[in-house]
Amino acid sequence: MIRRKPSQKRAKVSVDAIIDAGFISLAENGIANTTTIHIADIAGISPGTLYQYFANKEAVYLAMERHFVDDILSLLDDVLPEFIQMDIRAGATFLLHRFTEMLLKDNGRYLKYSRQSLHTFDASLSQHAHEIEKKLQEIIMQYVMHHPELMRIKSIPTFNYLILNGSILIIVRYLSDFSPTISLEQLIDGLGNMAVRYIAGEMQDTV
Amino acid sequence: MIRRKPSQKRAKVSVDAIIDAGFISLAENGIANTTTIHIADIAGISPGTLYQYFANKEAVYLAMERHFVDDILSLLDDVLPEFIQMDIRAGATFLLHRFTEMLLKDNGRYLKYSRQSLHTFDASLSQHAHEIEKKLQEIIMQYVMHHPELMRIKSIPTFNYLILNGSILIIVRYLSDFSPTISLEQLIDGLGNMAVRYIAGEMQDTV
Amino acid sequence: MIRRKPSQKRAKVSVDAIIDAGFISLAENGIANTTTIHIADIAGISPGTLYQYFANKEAVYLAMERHFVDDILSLLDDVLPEFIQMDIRAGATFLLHRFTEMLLKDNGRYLKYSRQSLHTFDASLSQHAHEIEKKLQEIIMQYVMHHPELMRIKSIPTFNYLILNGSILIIVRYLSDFSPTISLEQLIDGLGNMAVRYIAGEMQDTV
Amino acid sequence: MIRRKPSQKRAKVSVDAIIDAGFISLAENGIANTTTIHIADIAGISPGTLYQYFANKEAVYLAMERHFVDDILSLLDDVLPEFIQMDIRAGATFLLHRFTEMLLKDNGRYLKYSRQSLHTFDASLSQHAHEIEKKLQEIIMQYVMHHPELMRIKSIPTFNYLILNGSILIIVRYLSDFSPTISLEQLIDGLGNMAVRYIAGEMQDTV
DNA sequence: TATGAATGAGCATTCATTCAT
DNA sequence: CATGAATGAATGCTCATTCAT
Repeated sequence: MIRRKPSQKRAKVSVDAIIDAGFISLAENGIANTTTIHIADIAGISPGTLYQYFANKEAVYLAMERHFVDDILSLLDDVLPEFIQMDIRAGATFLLHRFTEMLLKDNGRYLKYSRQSLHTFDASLSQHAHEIEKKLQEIIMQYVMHHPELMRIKSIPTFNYLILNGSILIIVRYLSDFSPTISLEQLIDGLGNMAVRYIAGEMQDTV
Repeated sequence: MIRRKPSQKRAKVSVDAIIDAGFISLAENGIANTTTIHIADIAGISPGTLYQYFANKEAVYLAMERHFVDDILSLLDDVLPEFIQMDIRAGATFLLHRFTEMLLKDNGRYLKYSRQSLHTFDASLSQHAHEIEKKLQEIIMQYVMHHPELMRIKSIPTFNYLILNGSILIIVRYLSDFSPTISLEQLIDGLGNMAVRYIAGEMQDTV
Repeated sequence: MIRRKPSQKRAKVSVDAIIDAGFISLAENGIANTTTIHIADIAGISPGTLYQYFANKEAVYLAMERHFVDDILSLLDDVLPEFIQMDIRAGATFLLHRFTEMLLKDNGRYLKYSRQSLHTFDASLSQHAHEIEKKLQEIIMQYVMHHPELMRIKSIPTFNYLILNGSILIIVRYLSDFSPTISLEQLIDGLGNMAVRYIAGEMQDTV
Repeated sequence: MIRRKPSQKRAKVSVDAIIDAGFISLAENGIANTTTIHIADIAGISPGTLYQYFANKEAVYLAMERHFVDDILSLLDDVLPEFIQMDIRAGATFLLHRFTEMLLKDNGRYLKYSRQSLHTFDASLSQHAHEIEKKLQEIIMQYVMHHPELMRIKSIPTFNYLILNGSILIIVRYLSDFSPTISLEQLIDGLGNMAVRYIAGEMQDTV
């Protein structure tokens, strides 16, 4: 995908600058008005140079996705040790806050990126999403190992699917909402509640 | 939006054929490759004819959104009387099944449409989304009036936001998933559970 | 050019309505926005009907030119008897006023038509202009025969070319001027003066 | 108007080539058949390139008008010193010849351009025309200052309007005439006569 | 390596013209 | 005869991509 291996510092700088420019353009102009010339402009290079680092526009989008995914994976690795020590409500709140922060940083670059649903343009883009899912499952597994009572939950995969996907989707939806009817704290509280209640419920049945 | 009032049968047919073709093209080619020529082709008309019924491409998208929204609103109206009589778990399961059916009909036309998140391209498109939200709130309100014990829920708005948005988003996400880790029944069951548990929890606190 | 001979009253009505509509559309929308559909609309017929009377758009323009030219020729025939009796200044003033009137009638239909320079679209259109020239020469000849002293003018053709074309062009130019620096009366006076002086000068030399 | 500043030699060449091509296409095909693709073809570039230098077709026309106006203004500046020294007839003849030459150069490019009356399509185009009018008035004023006896002319504005507009319009008309009834020399002579006679007349009255 | 001018296929849209009704 | 829906070639314009410098 990346045409030229960043063998030199300058090249590395350019590749990053282009990816950065991609996010900026997407946030400022939307996907429909994001052109390679625009990206190159923001990156401070010429369109010709862009094509020395990326085979085509698609490749830039893929690199952006890669960047986004890597950033999420790093976040999850970072929070893991702390998260594992927390109880469910505190952990959920903690995770959701960190995730929200990440979506809002750099003028909401990632939030806007998420809303553009880039994967609708190329199915291959969404393959990366599975990596995040895997990592989340890992984290849950580690969490469960630190909180063995959770092993009594009937269906951990279902829990994962519901709570994790649900939380992520709702947060993105919420932050994109022009006039949300509840506050962010209410939302995060609610999601925490939901996790706690769900787990409690699922375990009662298995006592 | 619609340029020529369908004064003749043929015209009405064309308008519908164009909207249909729009959904088909979106599903098959994605939004990036959906051109007016393509839509006209699928509709079996010439590009010129398309413009006799719609002022521009945007107007076709708006008509599609309108169609989609109207279909959802009809579904909700249809479902309301039956739904109101059910208990929470049954009601949730019932609604989710009906919603899933709608997303999958016509080769998943609406599912693919939902994933394209057309509203990210033009905010005006998402105005219609509010209509659905309103209708859902109405339904919840009617449900609560038939099940007065639910009035003890602490925060109905939060419940709405979490459960309704969450369920819709998760279902769309699930149906778009190439290799989901759980079955649809598990998912719907889980969502039902979640609603039940959440409500139970929120009410315990207020006893 | 005209496809169907107006064998019936209704047909005649339609042909005239179309020509009329052509002038109206040209005046209101300019040539760039004058479409056959527009003309048909104004004429109160369908585009299909327009093509029963005219082979194509071009033919409508030709008929309009014909109409315009005929109207000018009629005007000239009308004014001839009166004009011939007048002295030069009075005659010039008289003619220019009648010509101005004609350009301004029907909301300046002919003025706007003249400004559109239709002949730039098709050279054949300007052939008609020669008919007017011829008629003008005839009138001048008749005038000269009633005012034999004018035979002493050195070059009647040059006089014709200068005074007649000049007056026509200047009047059209003047009436199209958004902010003319002189009044119409000053202009017509000036043109009268010019004719008188020119003739006086040309005759002095030949005494 | 011009999108890309000609930062390189090649660019400057292209801008000029496009303007040139515009005149050529207008002369050869008329305004109705002058398309951006056609202009680009004549200029030896692709349509895409045309749009790197001009924002749209309109901008090309504006640049052409600018070019035309600048050329006329240069001509007038060039001619001024010599013109001022001449008597009226010689000056008129001199100016008319120079103007005729300009209209006929480059295969009558400007003549054909003038006939197309581009300004009828967009009033903004004719703003430039006022520049020429102003310059002409300046010249007349300078001329009058060198020939103080002309101050006795009753109405210099009327004179300007008649003689200047008239001469320009008649010359353009004449040169566009397929079968003129007099020769160019006769015409220019006549216009000279007319100016001389008119002035003489206007001054007699004010002695 | 970087540049940026040039490319040209492709898109949204228009409109003169036709023809089934 | 009249209709007006349908046509489709043509237009102005964009933008991902290339390549001479």
